[in-house]
Amino acid sequence: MGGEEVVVRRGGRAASLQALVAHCTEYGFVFPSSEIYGGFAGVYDYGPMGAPLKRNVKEYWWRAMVQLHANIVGLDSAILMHPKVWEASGHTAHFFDWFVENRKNRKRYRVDQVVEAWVDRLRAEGREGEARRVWEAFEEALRSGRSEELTAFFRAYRVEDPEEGAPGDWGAVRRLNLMFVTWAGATDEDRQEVYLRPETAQGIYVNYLHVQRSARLRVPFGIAQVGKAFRNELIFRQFLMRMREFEQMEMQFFVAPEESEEWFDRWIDRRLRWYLALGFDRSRLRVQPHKHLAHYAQKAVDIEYRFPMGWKEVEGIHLRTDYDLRRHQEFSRKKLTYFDPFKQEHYLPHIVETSAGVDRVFLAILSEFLVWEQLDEGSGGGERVVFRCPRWLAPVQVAVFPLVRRDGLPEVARRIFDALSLHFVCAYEEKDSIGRRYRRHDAIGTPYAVTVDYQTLEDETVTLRDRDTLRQERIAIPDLIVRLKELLDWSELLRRVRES
RNA sequence: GCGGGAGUAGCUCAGGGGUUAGAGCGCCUCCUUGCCAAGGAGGAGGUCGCGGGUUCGAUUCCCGUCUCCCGCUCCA
Repeated sequence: MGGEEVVVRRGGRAASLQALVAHCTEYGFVFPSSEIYGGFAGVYDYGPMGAPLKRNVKEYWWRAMVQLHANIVGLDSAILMHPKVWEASGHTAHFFDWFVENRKNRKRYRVDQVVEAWVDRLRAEGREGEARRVWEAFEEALRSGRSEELTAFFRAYRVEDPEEGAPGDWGAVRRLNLMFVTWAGATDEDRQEVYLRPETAQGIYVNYLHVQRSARLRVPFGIAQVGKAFRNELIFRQFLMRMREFEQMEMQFFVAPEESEEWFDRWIDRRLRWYLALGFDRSRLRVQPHKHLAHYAQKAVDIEYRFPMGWKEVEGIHLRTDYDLRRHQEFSRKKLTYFDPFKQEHYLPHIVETSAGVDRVFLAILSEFLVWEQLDEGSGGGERVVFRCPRWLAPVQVAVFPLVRRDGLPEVARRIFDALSLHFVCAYEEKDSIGRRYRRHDAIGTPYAVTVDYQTLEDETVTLRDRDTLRQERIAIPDLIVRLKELLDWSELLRRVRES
């Protein structure tokens, strides 16, 4: 990538986005979807290394949320839901954009932006009355929900193109729906439009009383869910950052209204700690308040990570108030209030939402921990690619190698593989030189390598190599499992998440 | 969506209107090899993104299309 600055991180050169994408394909982390047919924008497949890494990211999240909190429980709700859900949530009304094209310069704009720009300009010129009339007419057209009305407005009012400063030659106003639509019902008569969920949250809201009653929970409590969501975005850029099909890790925390702000702040801290516990550098994480609040939110922040292409959101934390429950209560005409046994009153809990993108976290982990490191002479010199993946999340945890491929070493190594693979995700390799095998596993992030050498035949010990330090310790075969369990145990990671 | 760049082997890329399209790395087989991408021999792998056009002949030129990258834009 021309002119990109070289970022040094963790004793090595950080990957550019391009290098990162290449590494992902080469080592089987991520492939573009349907590539033999020319690819399918905004969709990616996770390969032999990516699939386990992604699973481990979700596993870590689940443990940090559900396992670590007595008052947070899990849920796995369906992707398809009753269409009314999306009316109640506001998605049917808000989750689309109106676009208009100026045929003169072939530029496409979002209608609200064009009109806003023009009204601002009228105001700046002191034409307040005109500005107000335009805005009112626009709002009326918008309320109609019909593209014909909006098209007529653009033409009748000779709306100015913000870039040309002159009325545009406006084409028909078109609606771009950001939700995926499909049909339920096998015959034409039974057909009913249904949506692929654009967020997983609604599955939690509509189930919240079932969950609360069956798990006998009291406010404050949380419901956690990991699952796919779908959005028909306009453009896809930056690899895994914006996808048509993506996965979310969402936790909805139900609290008493007067405690909502306090919990909102508390969850920002906790969620930030989740990243820091993995070893993310604090300087590449930040909490950004939202400039524009969504229709449901009273307060909102993003946790952003500094990717090779700049600061990008990995997780959103929102104070959604009782908006969603109130709407569902209204649309379903079912009572959704919670009875608080301490206060002896019924109310709609307020909700603090933490919503992280699995794919974005995955990309952040690769960005943060994949480096090209210069080795000193003692380690053979030259450069190595090393994915300093947090060891609990590594796609392969232990690699087992015979030093050479003869003299009975492979047999011993294979026996060790058999024993270890009952406990850990292991790889066994005997081809190529030992150095090459180490490097191959450095590149996919395998934290530990066990090597069987000639001394093993004499005293039943092997070497245990650490990916990051390159150091080897001599260890008796019977002690291997205990030692590795100690090293790979999740409790250390989870303790870091919990500690304040 | 606009502007710019690019699609050639698994990866990174070179090439170029005219026989069998190349390199490095990787991959496979054999030999060699006592700890950090060693060496030798042999081998597999490409309808040059896809469709159409121009031409005696197109991977090369033209048009369209898809995908990727950069900038803008967009982003519940």
